[in-house]
Amino acid sequence: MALTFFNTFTRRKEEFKPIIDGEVRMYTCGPTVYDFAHIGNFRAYIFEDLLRRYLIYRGFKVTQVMNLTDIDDKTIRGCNAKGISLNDYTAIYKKAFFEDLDALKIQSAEHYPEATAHIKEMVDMVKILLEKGIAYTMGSSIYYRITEFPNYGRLSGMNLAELKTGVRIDVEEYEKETAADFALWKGWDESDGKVFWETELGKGRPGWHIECSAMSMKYLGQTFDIHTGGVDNIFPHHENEIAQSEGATGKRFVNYWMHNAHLMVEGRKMAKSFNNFYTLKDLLNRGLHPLAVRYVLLSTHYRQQLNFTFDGVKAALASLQRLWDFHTNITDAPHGDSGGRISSLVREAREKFIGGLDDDLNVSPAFAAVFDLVKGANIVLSEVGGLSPAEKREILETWDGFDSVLGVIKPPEESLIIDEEIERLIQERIDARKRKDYAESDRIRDHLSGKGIILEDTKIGTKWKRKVK
RNA sequence: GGCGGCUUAGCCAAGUGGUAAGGCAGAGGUCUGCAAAACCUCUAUACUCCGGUUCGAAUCCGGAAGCCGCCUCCA
Repeated sequence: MALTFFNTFTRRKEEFKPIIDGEVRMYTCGPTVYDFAHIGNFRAYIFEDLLRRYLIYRGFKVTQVMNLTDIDDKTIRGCNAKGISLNDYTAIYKKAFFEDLDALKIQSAEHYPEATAHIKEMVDMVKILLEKGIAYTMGSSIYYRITEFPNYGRLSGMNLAELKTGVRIDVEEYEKETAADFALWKGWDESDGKVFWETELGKGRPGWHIECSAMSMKYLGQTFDIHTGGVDNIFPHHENEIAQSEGATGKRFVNYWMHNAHLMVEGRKMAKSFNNFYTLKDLLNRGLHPLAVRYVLLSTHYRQQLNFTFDGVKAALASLQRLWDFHTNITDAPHGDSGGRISSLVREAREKFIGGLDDDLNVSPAFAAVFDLVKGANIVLSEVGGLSPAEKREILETWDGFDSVLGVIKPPEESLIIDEEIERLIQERIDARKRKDYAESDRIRDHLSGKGIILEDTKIGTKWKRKVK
């Protein structure tokens, strides 16, 4: 089967064909840095990470752009409320954002453009839209005239005439030609405080949508392969991006639009008023393992609404422990030979893994393939008693490949480090067991357990692992 | 009001016409000094409900209920 993605634009699964053979250029919606990102945001970033990693696994050269929205109503409000500069204000959240990406093992994109560093590109684009008569000036602001873009509403399936008007009436509404016209450039007013740019368009700041059009085209070209984001962005944000970009260039903007569903927390939509609103740090402060959080966010198909629960994270950690144990058990397996059984297991697992993910990133069959390999190889191991070096390599290389996509199935490195004191105690216990002094050996085992070290007496000797919370 | 999505075991979650993947939890067993890990066995006559199409439906069609989302700056 060929690699297939569900394209929001056509509302169906389509075979993925990049513009340039073997290369993918994609724009993935990033954070607005006005606050710490919450787990709903991270669901989107994890989905984008899975997409990126799988494309690489499939041999594509990926150029990914993730924007940092550091100029909008909320960042302006935030910095003015604190009485600090916009840059000082957003710097806090940019830094936190990258720390969180690290914790969740989200791979870095090639570019993280900041809106404030691309004012010129946005101004240039607005000028083109003005020249073409697609944009118009009203007061000190500039708006996009959507009646000039016949395809407006195509992505979201919105019919302009049917839009419920007056749902959220903006104060500036009255000065637009049509209620659905949106701002490309916002003239300065007092509420903006010190935040403004003096440009050919006047004193003010860009509208929200224009940054994504300007920055994506700067780094990826006028037409690129994939654009992603949360479902809430379909309308109006992505709809407006299409209108701006295609209005300016006259060319198709994006070939494949992909959107992730939202998540709920403990069965309810996540909202501050429900007291179920969590940043990643909130979760880590509760002692949750970051990789268990990653597993939970990763293991439900991206277009399926996900119900995030603390029980789910707990279950996820148990699953991960099994996968991590498998990795070390294979690494440490004694010598033996299955006579070809491993090769067929590995081949079947790979086929199932790829078959699942090729189908619009369906991770469930992919994880099933991983667990099938665990089960199958464990059976071989218990029946044959060992693996040949070639078999070990086969499994571990396949595992590395799977992990390059999933990013959770290898034991975290910090869990493989041990200090001398612990090492000494483990040796003392081994000696005690040799003397059949089980009272002493159990005492040491309990003591180590209290320190978070779990011991296992196996055929090839005593093994230890770090207890994960 | 308009548009869209979801409902599968205690929990999570695949499966979109041929008789229910996978994970977690639970019960019993093998192994072990005891454990742990691993393995074995068991755990949905059944997929929200009611109709219909079909030789055959969790899967298609119609209806109902519940939950969720978008409808101008929220992933």
